[in-house]
Amino acid sequence: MPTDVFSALANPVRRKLLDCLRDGPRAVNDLAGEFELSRPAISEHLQVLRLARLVREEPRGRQRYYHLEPDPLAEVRQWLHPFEHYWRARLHALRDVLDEENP
Amino acid sequence: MPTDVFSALANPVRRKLLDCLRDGPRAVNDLAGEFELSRPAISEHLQVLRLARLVREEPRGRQRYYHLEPDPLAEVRQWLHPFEHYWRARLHALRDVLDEENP
DNA sequence: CCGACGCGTCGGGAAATGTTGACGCGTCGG
DNA sequence: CCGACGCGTCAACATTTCCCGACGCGTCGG
Repeated sequence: MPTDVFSALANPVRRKLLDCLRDGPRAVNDLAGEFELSRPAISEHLQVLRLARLVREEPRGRQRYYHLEPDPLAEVRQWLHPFEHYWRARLHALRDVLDEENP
Repeated sequence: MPTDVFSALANPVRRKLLDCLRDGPRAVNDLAGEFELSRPAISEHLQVLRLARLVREEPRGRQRYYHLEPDPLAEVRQWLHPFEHYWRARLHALRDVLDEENP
């Protein structure tokens, strides 16, 4: 069972789950309606997201509402940051070329 | 064999490989020296990165130098972007609390 | 109090992933 | 020309991931 953020994001179902939760907390059956998957499958994907601390669960009667908890995404952002310098340099190079061609 | 960027980044070895390539192109044996893994293992990790278009290979005599190709990381950045709004809101809330406590 | 509902978890099976040793191919040095 | 080197790829195996049906537990409605 993966517990780190990068592995949690490796699965498209889990990414879509996080997308769904951007608009506010939702219950499991509700979320499962968005996929062609069984409810246990969704439950286990949510458990992976919970272990990665990307979601939090709030029991409400017999339902459990899952909330987005985006803080751990900062780790991805931090890892990504040193690479931004590179494609920024590329964009500058591209701009210079364009400036040359269309002064 | 995973071919998308998110799956490519799910493995810590592959992330470290990309980190190593930030300082310039390097050959396979050179890269393998950074890990406690056999050279074939590194070769196949590099193949995953190649399929995700995160690296490019340049044959140089009997060695192959791998270059960083950070463009596909933009997809991760784009996916991440809508979530930044959330932790920005959190930071603002935190700032407001701090302002209240230390006016 | 009892059946229906919402959900987590477990057992198991299929598929993907990670790793290694062995092999083959092209390249360099003597 | 020939052995050593650097590398990719393959077969094989262990491990992990993914998915489902079945079960059990707590909660709600009548």
